[in-house]
Amino acid sequence: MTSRKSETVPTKAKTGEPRRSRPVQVADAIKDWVVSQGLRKGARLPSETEMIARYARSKGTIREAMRILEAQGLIETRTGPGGGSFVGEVSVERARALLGNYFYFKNLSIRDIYQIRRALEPELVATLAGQLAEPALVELETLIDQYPEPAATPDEEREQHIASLKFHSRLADHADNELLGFLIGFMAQILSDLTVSRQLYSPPNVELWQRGRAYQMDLVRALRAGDGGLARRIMADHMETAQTLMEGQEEQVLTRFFAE
Amino acid sequence: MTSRKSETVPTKAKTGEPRRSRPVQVADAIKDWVVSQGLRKGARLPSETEMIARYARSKGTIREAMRILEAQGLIETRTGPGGGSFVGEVSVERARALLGNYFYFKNLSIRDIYQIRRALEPELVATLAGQLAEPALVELETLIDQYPEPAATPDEEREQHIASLKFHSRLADHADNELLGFLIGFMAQILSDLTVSRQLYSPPNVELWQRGRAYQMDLVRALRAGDGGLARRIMADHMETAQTLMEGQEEQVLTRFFAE
DNA sequence: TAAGATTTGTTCGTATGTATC
DNA sequence: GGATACATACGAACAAATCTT
Repeated sequence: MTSRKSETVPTKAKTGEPRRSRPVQVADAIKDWVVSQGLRKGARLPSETEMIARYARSKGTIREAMRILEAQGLIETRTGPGGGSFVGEVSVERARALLGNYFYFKNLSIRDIYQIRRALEPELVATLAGQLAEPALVELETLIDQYPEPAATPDEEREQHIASLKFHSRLADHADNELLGFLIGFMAQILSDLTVSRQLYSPPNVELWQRGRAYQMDLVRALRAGDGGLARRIMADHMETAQTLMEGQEEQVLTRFFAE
Repeated sequence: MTSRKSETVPTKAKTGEPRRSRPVQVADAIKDWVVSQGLRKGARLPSETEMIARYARSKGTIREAMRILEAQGLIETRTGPGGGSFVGEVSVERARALLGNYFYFKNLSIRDIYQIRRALEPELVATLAGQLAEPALVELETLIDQYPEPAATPDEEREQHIASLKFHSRLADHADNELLGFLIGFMAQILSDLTVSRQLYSPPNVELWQRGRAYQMDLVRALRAGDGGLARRIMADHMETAQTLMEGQEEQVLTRFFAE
Protein backbone atom coordinates (compact mmCIF):
# COMPACT_ATOMS: atom_id res chain seq x y z
CA MET A 1 0.00 0.00 0.00
CA THR A 2 2.25 2.83 1.17
CA SER A 3 4.80 2.66 -1.58
CA ARG A 4 7.55 4.70 -0.04
CA LYS A 5 10.23 6.56 -1.96
CA SER A 6 9.73 9.30 -4.50
CA GLU A 7 6.37 9.25 -6.26
CA THR A 8 5.57 9.94 -9.87
CA VAL A 9 6.16 13.64 -10.24
CA PRO A 10 7.48 14.26 -13.72
CA THR A 11 11.01 15.67 -13.57
CA LYS A 12 10.91 16.97 -17.11
CA ALA A 13 8.10 19.05 -18.55
CA LYS A 14 6.15 17.35 -21.31
CA THR A 15 6.44 19.06 -24.64
CA GLY A 16 3.37 20.80 -25.97
CA GLU A 17 1.52 21.00 -22.68
CA PRO A 18 1.06 24.49 -21.20
CA ARG A 19 3.82 23.71 -18.71
CA ARG A 20 2.92 23.05 -15.11
CA SER A 21 4.97 24.35 -12.25
CA ARG A 22 6.27 21.83 -9.82
CA PRO A 23 4.02 22.87 -6.97
CA VAL A 24 1.05 22.21 -9.22
CA GLN A 25 2.46 18.85 -10.24
CA VAL A 26 2.98 17.92 -6.62
CA ALA A 27 -0.52 19.09 -5.74
CA ASP A 28 -1.92 16.89 -8.50
CA ALA A 29 0.12 13.95 -7.30
CA ILE A 30 -1.13 14.38 -3.75
CA LYS A 31 -4.72 14.64 -4.92
CA ASP A 32 -4.37 11.43 -6.88
CA TRP A 33 -2.82 9.75 -3.90
CA VAL A 34 -5.65 10.84 -1.62
CA VAL A 35 -8.23 9.53 -4.06
CA SER A 36 -6.36 6.27 -4.63
CA GLN A 37 -6.24 5.72 -0.89
CA GLY A 38 -9.90 6.52 -0.61
CA LEU A 39 -9.21 8.90 2.24
CA ARG A 40 -12.24 10.44 3.87
CA LYS A 41 -12.92 13.74 5.51
CA GLY A 42 -10.62 14.22 8.49
CA ALA A 43 -8.07 11.67 7.40
CA ARG A 44 -4.53 12.73 8.02
CA LEU A 45 -2.06 13.39 5.25
CA PRO A 46 1.65 12.71 5.57
CA SER A 47 3.61 15.38 7.39
CA GLU A 48 5.47 18.11 5.61
CA THR A 49 8.79 16.43 6.19
CA GLU A 50 7.49 13.15 4.87
CA MET A 51 6.16 14.87 1.78
CA ILE A 52 9.59 16.35 1.23
CA ALA A 53 11.10 12.89 1.32
CA ARG A 54 8.33 11.23 -0.65
CA TYR A 55 8.20 13.68 -3.53
CA ALA A 56 11.85 14.65 -3.32
CA ARG A 57 11.10 18.35 -3.42
CA SER A 58 12.13 21.26 -1.26
CA LYS A 59 10.06 22.44 1.63
CA GLY A 60 8.98 25.55 -0.24
CA THR A 61 7.66 23.56 -3.16
CA ILE A 62 5.73 21.20 -0.92
CA ARG A 63 4.25 24.11 0.96
CA GLU A 64 3.13 25.81 -2.23
CA ALA A 65 1.45 22.58 -3.25
CA MET A 66 -0.36 22.40 0.07
CA ARG A 67 -1.55 25.99 -0.29
CA ILE A 68 -3.03 25.08 -3.66
CA LEU A 69 -5.01 22.24 -2.14
CA GLU A 70 -6.01 24.41 0.78
CA ALA A 71 -7.22 27.20 -1.50
CA GLN A 72 -9.55 24.71 -3.13
CA GLY A 73 -10.89 23.64 0.22
CA LEU A 74 -9.55 20.13 -0.14
CA ILE A 75 -7.33 20.11 2.92
CA GLU A 76 -7.02 21.90 6.22
CA THR A 77 -3.83 22.40 8.14
CA ARG A 78 -3.04 22.80 11.82
CA THR A 79 0.20 23.41 13.67
CA GLY A 80 1.45 21.75 16.80
CA PRO A 81 1.68 18.15 17.98
CA GLY A 82 -1.04 16.06 16.43
CA GLY A 83 -1.19 18.75 13.80
CA GLY A 84 -0.60 18.40 10.11
CA SER A 85 -2.81 18.43 7.05
CA PHE A 86 -6.18 16.71 6.87
CA VAL A 87 -8.67 15.95 4.17
CA GLY A 88 -11.37 18.59 4.43
CA GLU A 89 -14.85 18.90 3.11
CA VAL A 90 -15.37 21.94 0.88
CA SER A 91 -17.65 24.35 2.69
CA VAL A 92 -20.71 25.85 1.01
CA GLU A 93 -19.32 29.30 1.53
CA ARG A 94 -16.13 28.46 -0.27
CA ALA A 95 -17.93 26.64 -3.06
CA ARG A 96 -20.16 29.67 -3.56
CA ALA A 97 -17.21 32.04 -3.58
CA LEU A 98 -15.29 29.90 -6.04
CA LEU A 99 -18.27 29.66 -8.37
CA GLY A 100 -18.91 33.35 -7.91
CA ASN A 101 -15.41 34.08 -9.16
CA TYR A 102 -16.20 32.32 -12.39
CA PHE A 103 -19.07 34.69 -13.03
CA TYR A 104 -17.11 37.77 -12.03
CA PHE A 105 -16.49 38.83 -15.60
CA LYS A 106 -19.55 37.17 -17.05
CA ASN A 107 -21.98 40.01 -16.40
CA LEU A 108 -25.00 38.06 -15.38
CA SER A 109 -28.22 39.98 -15.63
CA ILE A 110 -31.11 39.92 -13.22
CA ARG A 111 -33.09 38.39 -16.00
CA ASP A 112 -30.60 35.50 -16.24
CA ILE A 113 -30.89 34.74 -12.58
CA TYR A 114 -34.65 34.89 -12.55
CA GLN A 115 -34.91 32.62 -15.53
CA ILE A 116 -33.34 29.96 -13.37
CA ARG A 117 -35.07 30.84 -10.15
CA ARG A 118 -38.39 30.53 -11.94
CA ALA A 119 -37.46 27.05 -13.08
CA LEU A 120 -35.97 25.77 -9.84
CA GLU A 121 -37.69 27.35 -6.87
CA PRO A 122 -41.18 26.05 -7.64
CA GLU A 123 -39.64 22.62 -8.03
CA LEU A 124 -38.00 22.94 -4.63
CA VAL A 125 -41.11 23.84 -2.70
CA ALA A 126 -43.09 21.12 -4.43
CA THR A 127 -40.74 18.50 -3.01
CA LEU A 128 -40.59 20.23 0.36
CA ALA A 129 -44.33 20.23 1.00
CA GLY A 130 -45.20 18.11 4.02
CA GLN A 131 -41.53 17.36 4.62
CA LEU A 132 -40.63 20.19 6.95
CA ALA A 133 -40.77 19.76 10.69
CA GLU A 134 -42.67 22.35 12.71
CA PRO A 135 -39.55 24.18 14.01
CA ALA A 136 -38.39 24.74 10.44
CA LEU A 137 -41.78 26.13 9.48
CA VAL A 138 -41.79 28.40 12.48
CA GLU A 139 -38.33 29.68 11.59
CA LEU A 140 -39.58 30.60 8.14
CA GLU A 141 -42.50 32.48 9.66
CA THR A 142 -40.08 34.31 11.91
CA LEU A 143 -38.19 35.49 8.86
CA ILE A 144 -41.39 36.79 7.31
CA ASP A 145 -42.19 38.63 10.50
CA GLN A 146 -38.99 40.59 10.23
CA TYR A 147 -40.82 42.91 7.89
CA PRO A 148 -44.38 43.31 9.14
CA GLU A 149 -44.67 46.87 7.83
CA PRO A 150 -43.84 48.46 4.49
CA ALA A 151 -40.40 49.99 4.48
CA ALA A 152 -40.20 53.68 5.25
CA THR A 153 -36.73 54.31 3.88
CA PRO A 154 -34.57 52.84 1.14
CA ASP A 155 -32.29 51.39 3.80
CA GLU A 156 -35.18 49.64 5.45
CA GLU A 157 -36.30 48.34 2.12
CA ARG A 158 -32.87 46.86 1.49
CA GLU A 159 -32.95 45.10 4.81
CA GLN A 160 -36.37 43.70 4.04
CA HIS A 161 -35.26 42.45 0.69
CA ILE A 162 -32.28 40.71 2.23
CA ALA A 163 -34.49 39.10 4.86
CA SER A 164 -36.75 37.94 2.08
CA LEU A 165 -33.81 36.38 0.25
CA LYS A 166 -32.81 34.75 3.50
CA PHE A 167 -36.22 33.11 3.48
CA HIS A 168 -35.42 31.49 0.15
CA SER A 169 -31.97 30.56 1.31
CA ARG A 170 -33.24 28.78 4.40
CA LEU A 171 -35.81 26.99 2.30
CA ALA A 172 -32.96 25.78 0.09
CA ASP A 173 -31.08 24.47 3.11
CA HIS A 174 -33.83 21.96 3.68
CA ALA A 175 -33.65 20.45 0.22
CA ASP A 176 -32.89 16.76 0.05
CA ASN A 177 -31.38 17.40 -3.34
CA GLU A 178 -28.06 18.98 -2.46
CA LEU A 179 -27.45 20.31 -5.93
CA LEU A 180 -30.83 22.00 -6.01
CA GLY A 181 -30.28 23.45 -2.56
CA PHE A 182 -26.88 24.76 -3.44
CA LEU A 183 -28.02 26.47 -6.61
CA ILE A 184 -30.92 28.27 -4.98
CA GLY A 185 -28.70 29.37 -2.12
CA PHE A 186 -26.11 30.57 -4.61
CA MET A 187 -28.59 32.73 -6.48
CA ALA A 188 -29.98 34.13 -3.26
CA GLN A 189 -26.49 35.16 -2.29
CA ILE A 190 -25.79 36.85 -5.60
CA LEU A 191 -28.98 38.86 -5.30
CA SER A 192 -28.23 39.61 -1.69
CA ASP A 193 -24.73 40.89 -2.45
CA LEU A 194 -26.19 42.96 -5.21
CA THR A 195 -28.74 44.48 -2.90
CA VAL A 196 -26.06 45.38 -0.39
CA SER A 197 -23.64 46.92 -2.82
CA ARG A 198 -25.99 48.90 -5.00
CA GLN A 199 -28.79 51.33 -4.57
CA LEU A 200 -31.53 49.07 -5.74
CA TYR A 201 -35.17 49.42 -4.81
CA SER A 202 -35.31 53.06 -4.28
CA PRO A 203 -37.75 54.61 -3.81
CA PRO A 204 -39.34 52.01 -1.50
CA ASN A 205 -41.60 49.78 -3.46
CA VAL A 206 -44.75 49.13 -1.48
CA GLU A 207 -46.17 46.78 -4.04
CA LEU A 208 -43.13 44.50 -3.89
CA TRP A 209 -43.41 44.35 -0.15
CA GLN A 210 -47.11 43.56 -0.07
CA ARG A 211 -47.00 40.87 -2.70
CA GLY A 212 -43.84 39.23 -1.47
CA ARG A 213 -45.12 38.98 2.06
CA ALA A 214 -48.46 37.59 1.01
CA TYR A 215 -46.84 34.98 -1.20
CA GLN A 216 -44.48 33.82 1.48
CA MET A 217 -47.24 33.48 4.08
CA ASP A 218 -49.37 31.51 1.67
CA LEU A 219 -46.39 29.38 0.85
CA VAL A 220 -45.67 28.38 4.41
CA ARG A 221 -49.34 27.48 4.80
CA ALA A 222 -49.17 25.22 1.76
CA LEU A 223 -45.95 23.62 2.98
CA ARG A 224 -47.48 22.90 6.36
CA ALA A 225 -50.56 21.44 4.73
CA GLY A 226 -48.37 19.27 2.55
CA ASP A 227 -49.90 20.54 -0.66
CA GLY A 228 -47.00 20.37 -3.12
CA GLY A 229 -48.99 21.42 -6.15
CA LEU A 230 -50.26 24.52 -4.43
CA ALA A 231 -46.81 25.38 -3.10
CA ARG A 232 -45.42 25.08 -6.60
CA ARG A 233 -48.04 27.41 -8.03
CA ILE A 234 -47.54 30.00 -5.30
CA MET A 235 -43.80 30.05 -5.79
CA ALA A 236 -44.17 30.27 -9.56
CA ASP A 237 -46.41 33.31 -9.20
CA HIS A 238 -44.08 34.78 -6.61
CA MET A 239 -41.10 34.47 -8.91
CA GLU A 240 -42.96 35.89 -11.84
CA THR A 241 -44.06 39.05 -10.08
CA ALA A 242 -40.70 39.45 -8.40
CA GLN A 243 -39.00 39.31 -11.74
CA THR A 244 -41.39 41.84 -13.23
CA LEU A 245 -40.80 44.20 -10.36
CA MET A 246 -37.06 43.89 -10.59
CA GLU A 247 -36.61 44.12 -14.31
CA GLY A 248 -36.91 47.86 -14.23
CA GLN A 249 -33.82 47.87 -12.08
CA GLU A 250 -30.23 47.75 -13.03
CA GLU A 251 -29.23 45.12 -15.53
CA GLN A 252 -25.69 44.08 -14.79
CA VAL A 253 -25.04 41.79 -11.88
CA LEU A 254 -21.43 41.65 -10.87
CA THR A 255 -20.61 38.82 -8.57
CA ARG A 256 -17.77 39.59 -6.28
CA PHE A 257 -14.18 38.70 -6.96
CA PHE A 258 -14.23 36.47 -3.97
CA ALA A 259 -14.00 35.83 -0.35
CA GLU A 260 -11.64 33.29 0.98
CA MET B 1 -2.64 55.70 -6.69
CA THR B 2 0.12 53.17 -6.15
CA SER B 3 0.58 53.73 -2.45
CA ARG B 4 3.98 52.23 -1.96
CA LYS B 5 5.20 50.79 1.32
CA SER B 6 3.67 47.93 3.23
CA GLU B 7 -0.05 47.42 2.72
CA THR B 8 -2.64 46.40 5.23
CA VAL B 9 -1.72 42.86 6.07
CA PRO B 10 -2.56 42.29 9.71
CA THR B 11 0.58 41.60 11.71
CA LYS B 12 -1.26 40.11 14.62
CA ALA B 13 -3.95 37.46 14.31
CA LYS B 14 -7.41 38.56 15.41
CA THR B 15 -8.69 36.74 18.43
CA GLY B 16 -11.53 34.32 17.92
CA GLU B 17 -11.14 34.00 14.19
CA PRO B 18 -9.98 30.58 12.93
CA ARG B 19 -6.52 32.07 12.34
CA ARG B 20 -5.35 32.74 8.84
CA SER B 21 -1.83 32.02 7.78
CA ARG B 22 0.08 34.85 6.30
CA PRO B 23 0.04 33.55 2.76
CA VAL B 24 -3.75 33.52 2.96
CA GLN B 25 -3.78 37.02 4.40
CA VAL B 26 -1.53 38.24 1.65
CA ALA B 27 -3.67 36.52 -0.96
CA ASP B 28 -6.72 38.27 0.46
CA ALA B 29 -4.93 41.59 0.42
CA ILE B 30 -3.91 41.14 -3.19
CA LYS B 31 -7.45 40.18 -4.17
CA ASP B 32 -8.80 43.30 -2.51
CA TRP B 33 -6.19 45.39 -4.22
CA VAL B 34 -7.06 43.96 -7.63
CA VAL B 35 -10.73 44.66 -7.07
CA SER B 36 -10.12 48.14 -5.76
CA GLN B 37 -8.06 48.93 -8.83
CA GLY B 38 -10.75 47.51 -11.04
CA LEU B 39 -8.16 45.47 -12.91
CA ARG B 40 -9.45 43.52 -15.86
CA LYS B 41 -8.49 40.23 -17.42
CA GLY B 42 -4.90 40.36 -18.61
CA ALA B 43 -3.89 43.28 -16.43
CA ARG B 44 -0.49 42.90 -14.96
CA LEU B 45 0.14 42.52 -11.25
CA PRO B 46 3.24 43.84 -9.50
CA SER B 47 6.29 41.63 -9.83
CA GLU B 48 7.29 39.17 -7.19
CA THR B 49 10.03 41.44 -5.90
CA GLU B 50 7.67 44.37 -5.71
CA MET B 51 5.16 42.28 -3.79
CA ILE B 52 7.91 41.41 -1.35
CA ALA B 53 8.56 45.10 -0.76
CA ARG B 54 4.92 46.11 -0.79
CA TYR B 55 3.64 43.53 1.67
CA ALA B 56 6.90 43.27 3.59
CA ARG B 57 6.92 39.50 3.41
CA SER B 58 9.49 36.99 2.29
CA LYS B 59 9.59 35.49 -1.16
CA GLY B 60 8.26 32.18 0.09
CA THR B 61 5.21 33.75 1.66
CA ILE B 62 4.46 35.82 -1.42
CA ARG B 63 4.84 32.78 -3.62
CA GLU B 64 2.45 30.75 -1.50
CA ALA B 65 -0.05 33.57 -1.76
CA MET B 66 0.29 33.61 -5.53
CA ARG B 67 -0.25 29.86 -5.71
CA ILE B 68 -3.47 30.31 -3.77
CA LEU B 69 -4.74 32.85 -6.26
CA GLU B 70 -3.59 30.71 -9.14
CA ALA B 71 -5.35 27.64 -7.78
CA GLN B 72 -8.57 29.59 -7.79
CA GLY B 73 -8.01 30.60 -11.37
CA LEU B 74 -7.75 34.27 -10.53
CA ILE B 75 -4.26 34.87 -11.85
CA GLU B 76 -1.87 33.36 -14.36
CA THR B 77 1.87 33.49 -14.18
CA ARG B 78 4.57 33.47 -16.82
CA THR B 79 8.35 33.44 -16.49
CA GLY B 80 10.85 35.42 -18.48
CA PRO B 81 11.10 39.06 -19.46
CA GLY B 82 7.71 40.65 -19.74
CA GLY B 83 6.61 37.82 -17.50
CA GLY B 84 4.93 38.07 -14.16
CA SER B 85 1.43 37.52 -12.88
CA PHE B 86 -1.71 38.62 -14.67
CA VAL B 87 -5.36 38.76 -13.84
CA GLY B 88 -6.94 35.71 -15.39
CA GLU B 89 -10.46 34.70 -16.17
CA VAL B 90 -11.58 31.52 -14.43
CA SER B 91 -11.99 28.84 -17.07
CA VAL B 92 -15.14 26.73 -17.31
CA GLU B 93 -13.12 23.61 -16.76
CA ARG B 94 -11.69 24.92 -13.55
CA ALA B 95 -15.03 26.23 -12.34
CA ARG B 96 -16.58 22.84 -13.00
CA ALA B 97 -13.80 21.03 -11.20
CA LEU B 98 -13.99 23.35 -8.22
CA LEU B 99 -17.75 22.92 -7.97
CA GLY B 100 -17.37 19.20 -8.50
CA ASN B 101 -15.10 19.04 -5.46
CA TYR B 102 -17.86 20.44 -3.34
CA PHE B 103 -20.12 17.57 -4.28
CA TYR B 104 -17.45 14.94 -3.85
CA PHE B 105 -18.77 13.79 -0.50
CA LYS B 106 -22.34 14.82 -1.11
CA ASN B 107 -23.47 11.64 -2.85
CA LEU B 108 -25.70 13.10 -5.49
CA SER B 109 -28.11 10.65 -6.97
CA ILE B 110 -29.12 10.33 -10.59
CA ARG B 111 -32.55 11.35 -9.47
CA ASP B 112 -31.16 14.60 -8.04
CA ILE B 113 -29.47 15.50 -11.27
CA TYR B 114 -32.46 14.70 -13.40
CA GLN B 115 -34.74 16.73 -11.21
CA ILE B 116 -32.71 19.73 -12.26
CA ARG B 117 -32.15 18.75 -15.84
CA ARG B 118 -35.90 18.39 -16.24
CA ALA B 119 -36.38 21.90 -14.96
CA LEU B 120 -33.57 23.59 -16.87
CA GLU B 121 -33.02 21.90 -20.21
CA PRO B 122 -36.51 22.55 -21.61
CA GLU B 123 -36.05 26.18 -20.61
CA LEU B 124 -32.76 26.31 -22.47
CA VAL B 125 -34.05 25.00 -25.77
CA ALA B 126 -37.09 27.25 -25.59
CA THR B 127 -34.84 30.29 -25.58
CA LEU B 128 -32.52 28.80 -28.19
CA ALA B 129 -35.18 28.20 -30.82
CA GLY B 130 -34.53 30.29 -33.91
CA GLN B 131 -31.36 31.70 -32.38
CA LEU B 132 -28.83 29.18 -33.63
CA ALA B 133 -26.89 29.78 -36.82
CA GLU B 134 -26.87 27.03 -39.42
CA PRO B 135 -23.31 25.82 -38.65
CA ALA B 136 -24.27 25.27 -35.03
CA LEU B 137 -27.31 23.28 -36.05
CA VAL B 138 -25.22 21.20 -38.41
CA GLU B 139 -22.72 20.48 -35.67
CA LEU B 140 -25.53 19.19 -33.47
CA GLU B 141 -26.71 16.92 -36.25
CA THR B 142 -23.17 15.64 -36.65
CA LEU B 143 -23.16 14.65 -33.00
CA ILE B 144 -26.40 12.74 -33.46
CA ASP B 145 -24.94 10.94 -36.44
CA GLN B 146 -22.16 9.56 -34.30
CA TYR B 147 -24.56 6.85 -33.27
CA PRO B 148 -26.67 5.89 -36.30
CA GLU B 149 -27.02 2.26 -35.20
CA PRO B 150 -27.97 0.67 -31.91
CA ALA B 151 -24.94 -0.23 -29.86
CA ALA B 152 -23.72 -3.79 -30.18
CA THR B 153 -21.57 -3.89 -27.06
CA PRO B 154 -21.63 -2.21 -23.65
CA ASP B 155 -18.53 -0.28 -24.65
CA GLU B 156 -20.22 1.05 -27.73
CA GLU B 157 -23.23 1.96 -25.69
CA ARG B 158 -21.09 3.95 -23.33
CA GLU B 159 -19.57 5.86 -26.21
CA GLN B 160 -22.99 6.62 -27.56
CA HIS B 161 -24.21 7.87 -24.25
CA ILE B 162 -21.24 10.17 -23.94
CA ALA B 163 -21.80 11.52 -27.43
CA SER B 164 -25.39 12.13 -26.49
CA LEU B 165 -24.33 14.06 -23.42
CA LYS B 166 -21.96 16.02 -25.60
CA PHE B 167 -25.02 17.04 -27.60
CA HIS B 168 -26.53 18.60 -24.50
CA SER B 169 -23.25 20.18 -23.55
CA ARG B 170 -22.83 21.86 -26.93
CA LEU B 171 -26.40 23.07 -26.73
CA ALA B 172 -25.55 24.63 -23.37
CA ASP B 173 -22.55 26.39 -24.87
CA HIS B 174 -24.89 28.44 -27.02
CA ALA B 175 -26.95 29.75 -24.16
CA ASP B 176 -27.08 33.52 -23.79
CA ASN B 177 -27.66 32.96 -20.11
CA GLU B 178 -24.19 32.03 -18.88
CA LEU B 179 -25.44 30.64 -15.61
CA LEU B 180 -27.92 28.40 -17.35
CA GLY B 181 -25.30 27.25 -19.82
CA PHE B 182 -22.79 26.50 -17.11
CA LEU B 183 -25.22 24.46 -15.05
CA ILE B 184 -26.33 22.27 -17.91
CA GLY B 185 -22.73 21.72 -18.97
CA PHE B 186 -21.82 20.86 -15.40
CA MET B 187 -24.51 18.22 -15.14
CA ALA B 188 -23.59 16.76 -18.50
CA GLN B 189 -20.04 16.40 -17.28
CA ILE B 190 -21.05 14.69 -14.06
CA LEU B 191 -23.12 12.19 -15.99
CA SER B 192 -20.34 11.75 -18.50
CA ASP B 193 -17.74 11.06 -15.83
CA LEU B 194 -20.11 8.63 -14.24
CA THR B 195 -20.61 6.82 -17.51
CA VAL B 196 -16.88 6.52 -18.03
CA SER B 197 -16.02 5.32 -14.58
CA ARG B 198 -18.80 2.84 -14.00
CA GLN B 199 -20.44 0.01 -15.76
CA LEU B 200 -23.71 1.70 -16.48
CA TYR B 201 -26.04 0.77 -19.28
CA SER B 202 -25.28 -2.83 -19.55
CA PRO B 203 -26.73 -4.71 -21.21
CA PRO B 204 -27.16 -2.36 -24.18
CA ASN B 205 -30.44 -0.63 -23.97
CA VAL B 206 -31.97 -0.44 -27.43
CA GLU B 207 -34.98 1.48 -26.25
CA LEU B 208 -32.83 4.25 -24.78
CA TRP B 209 -30.95 4.56 -28.02
CA GLN B 210 -34.04 4.70 -30.22
CA ARG B 211 -35.88 7.23 -28.15
CA GLY B 212 -32.92 9.45 -27.48
CA ARG B 213 -31.99 9.65 -31.12
CA ALA B 214 -35.53 10.41 -32.20
CA TYR B 215 -35.93 13.14 -29.61
CA GLN B 216 -32.68 14.81 -30.57
CA MET B 217 -33.51 14.81 -34.28
CA ASP B 218 -36.94 16.26 -33.60
CA LEU B 219 -35.36 18.83 -31.35
CA VAL B 220 -32.93 20.12 -33.96
CA ARG B 221 -35.84 20.41 -36.39
CA ALA B 222 -37.79 22.49 -33.89
CA LEU B 223 -34.79 24.69 -33.18
CA ARG B 224 -34.23 25.30 -36.88
CA ALA B 225 -37.91 26.11 -37.35
CA GLY B 226 -37.73 28.53 -34.43
CA ASP B 227 -40.57 26.83 -32.58
CA GLY B 228 -39.65 27.38 -28.94
CA GLY B 229 -42.77 25.85 -27.49
CA LEU B 230 -42.29 22.66 -29.45
CA ALA B 231 -38.61 22.48 -28.55
CA ARG B 232 -39.50 22.82 -24.90
CA ARG B 233 -42.03 20.02 -25.07
CA ILE B 234 -39.66 17.71 -26.89
CA MET B 235 -36.90 18.27 -24.38
CA ALA B 236 -39.28 17.78 -21.47
CA ASP B 237 -40.37 14.43 -22.88
CA HIS B 238 -36.78 13.51 -23.62
CA MET B 239 -35.72 14.20 -20.06
CA GLU B 240 -38.63 12.34 -18.61
CA THR B 241 -38.00 9.15 -20.52
CA ALA B 242 -34.25 9.39 -19.99
CA GLN B 243 -34.79 9.64 -16.28
CA THR B 244 -37.14 6.68 -16.25
CA LEU B 245 -34.65 4.60 -18.17
CA MET B 246 -31.81 5.54 -15.88
CA GLU B 247 -33.50 5.20 -12.56
CA GLY B 248 -33.05 1.48 -12.54
CA GLN B 249 -29.34 2.14 -12.59
CA GLU B 250 -26.98 2.78 -9.78
CA GLU B 251 -28.00 5.44 -7.32
CA GLN B 252 -24.88 7.09 -6.02
CA VAL B 253 -23.09 9.59 -8.18
CA LEU B 254 -19.62 10.44 -6.99
CA THR B 255 -18.16 13.46 -8.59
CA ARG B 256 -14.45 13.34 -8.85
CA PHE B 257 -12.05 14.82 -6.35
CA PHE B 258 -10.89 17.22 -8.98
CA ALA B 259 -8.73 17.99 -11.87
CA GLU B 260 -6.73 21.08 -11.78
C1' DT C 1 2.68 27.12 35.55
C1' DA C 2 6.48 25.73 33.05
C1' DA C 3 9.23 23.03 30.15
C1' DG C 4 9.74 20.15 26.33
C1' DA C 5 8.26 17.87 22.13
C1' DT C 6 6.12 18.12 17.65
C1' DT C 7 4.61 20.04 13.66
C1' DT C 8 3.67 23.84 10.69
C1' DG C 9 5.02 28.84 9.59
C1' DT C 10 8.45 32.31 7.88
C1' DT C 11 12.70 34.17 6.34
C1' DC C 12 16.95 34.68 3.71
C1' DG C 13 20.70 33.67 0.58
C1' DT C 14 21.78 31.47 -3.45
C1' DA C 15 21.31 29.07 -7.65
C1' DT C 16 18.69 27.63 -11.75
C1' DG C 17 15.29 27.91 -15.52
C1' DT C 18 12.98 30.47 -19.11
C1' DA C 19 11.64 33.79 -22.35
C1' DT C 20 12.72 38.26 -24.76
C1' DC C 21 15.81 41.33 -27.05
C1' DG D 1 24.90 33.79 -28.69
C1' DG D 2 24.85 36.88 -24.96
C1' DA D 3 22.57 40.06 -21.80
C1' DT D 4 18.58 40.98 -19.29
C1' DA D 5 14.47 40.36 -16.54
C1' DC D 6 11.72 37.71 -14.68
C1' DA D 7 9.83 33.49 -12.11
C1' DT D 8 11.25 28.92 -10.07
C1' DA D 9 13.48 26.02 -6.84
C1' DC D 10 16.51 24.63 -3.03
C1' DG D 11 18.32 24.37 1.86
C1' DA D 12 19.26 25.74 6.21
C1' DA D 13 18.01 28.34 10.10
C1' DC D 14 14.72 30.23 13.13
C1' DA D 15 9.83 31.46 14.76
C1' DA D 16 5.26 30.33 16.30
C1' DA D 17 1.49 27.36 17.64
C1' DT D 18 -0.19 23.67 20.31
C1' DC D 19 -0.18 19.42 22.75
C1' DT D 20 1.73 16.63 26.73
C1' DT D 21 3.71 16.06 31.07
